[in-house]
Amino acid sequence: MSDVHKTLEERDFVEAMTDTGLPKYLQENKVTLYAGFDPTASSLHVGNLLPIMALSHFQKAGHRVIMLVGGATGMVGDPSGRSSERNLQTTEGVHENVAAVRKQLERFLDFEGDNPAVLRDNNEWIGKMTFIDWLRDVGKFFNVNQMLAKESVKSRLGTDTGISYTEFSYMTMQAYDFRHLCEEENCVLQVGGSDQWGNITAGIELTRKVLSKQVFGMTFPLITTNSGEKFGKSAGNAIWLDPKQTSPYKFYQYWINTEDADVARFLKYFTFLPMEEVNEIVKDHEEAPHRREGQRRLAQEMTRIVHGDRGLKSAEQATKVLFGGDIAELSDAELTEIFADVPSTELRIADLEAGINILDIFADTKLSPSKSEARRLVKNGGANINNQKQQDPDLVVTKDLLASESCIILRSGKKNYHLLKFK
RNA sequence: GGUUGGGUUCCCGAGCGGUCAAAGGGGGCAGACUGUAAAUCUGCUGCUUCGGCUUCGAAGGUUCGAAUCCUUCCCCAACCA
Repeated sequence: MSDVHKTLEERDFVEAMTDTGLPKYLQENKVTLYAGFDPTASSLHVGNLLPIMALSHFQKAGHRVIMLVGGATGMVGDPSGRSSERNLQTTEGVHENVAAVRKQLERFLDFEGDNPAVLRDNNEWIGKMTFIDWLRDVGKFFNVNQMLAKESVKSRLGTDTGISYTEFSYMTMQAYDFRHLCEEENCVLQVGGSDQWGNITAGIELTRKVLSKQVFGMTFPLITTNSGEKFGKSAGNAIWLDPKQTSPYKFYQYWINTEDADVARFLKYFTFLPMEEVNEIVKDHEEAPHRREGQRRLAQEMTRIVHGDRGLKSAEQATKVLFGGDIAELSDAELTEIFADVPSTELRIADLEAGINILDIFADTKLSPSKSEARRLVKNGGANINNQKQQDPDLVVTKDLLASESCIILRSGKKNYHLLKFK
């Protein structure tokens, strides 16, 4: 049994523990632990990676890991870390999300071998309980005064929106999960983001009261970026783990754009590179930050972990072309492949033969919100066709500008591409 | 309920009868520089068939002409009861 606490500690995973005896306990016992993932969307996002990586470290250290999908809790909505009430998801929506999230989770841990991970759905046990069961078997152990004191509730009490009875009850469900897993799976540790502290401690108390067993909790820090940008968002859009929602290229780019000050931390969080190697990369990076070796390694490792070697390869190829500039010699097939996740529009070849004004093209493809904006863009030298700057607002685009058999590549600014296909 | 001050383009905020699509700042977009960074500098920042068109809380009115004046209404802030 290797010392997982030491591993997590040196990688800065540990924000808080419910008991100072936990590290020792982990060293001396093979424990079963769990982390929950609520199906709030059809895909996990990069923010979910921290607990996933932590679970992986636990598994590598020899502990037994349970991933819990919140098929039941997802129906209710966790108020933790939110300033306003969630909209309820539809039942079908939750079902779909559960299936999608399950599939994704399976990628990250080893479900075979002699220490397989376990994937459970709390709907298995909560779903079949009746309301009266719930009030009698679970509700009775909760003191409302204590519930009101939890941060997730307290922070909402003074607001206009308040908190619904539904979300207020969320913690009881999560607490029951812990109790249930303790009983059925001998699970003695729950881990999660720091916003889960209240829910985790609720579970520990419930387990103590009902099963008279001491169980533990550990939380991970809330990930922030050095500049205060919200982690896991790029221009307001979440970075999903589903390649259909965030392409490997975009995923790779997200990490490539990591700030210098965040490189070391993220390497520790999100890669399995041994600490010596991380330290070496960081040292090299600090000596020559302009080479951005740290970001490159981070992006490589992350993309490989989430999208596999094939995803990494396509991301790197696209990066090379999109930032290298030369697209003159590429074929239709190559262009389509490289610009796969770039927005594209299909137009009729007849329109191209007749000629289309450059402003119309930029406005129609939404690269510019209006023709006026398109005109400004062109005048400012921010409009490119096939990576060639075009500054004439009266330019008529014809077949002469085809980059390959049927494609024209538009670009506004440095990195906003749009692929035009003519049929 | 009363008094006063307000509601301006994405945000803050000037304008107080024509020269106003509306100062200035922020944000955003683009260009230069650079490391696909930060900082900095520069330009742009309602729409347009480039003739014009729509915008200054809402609706009416005065005027050749209104964001600017009048009336009513709706909101917001402060103070008073």
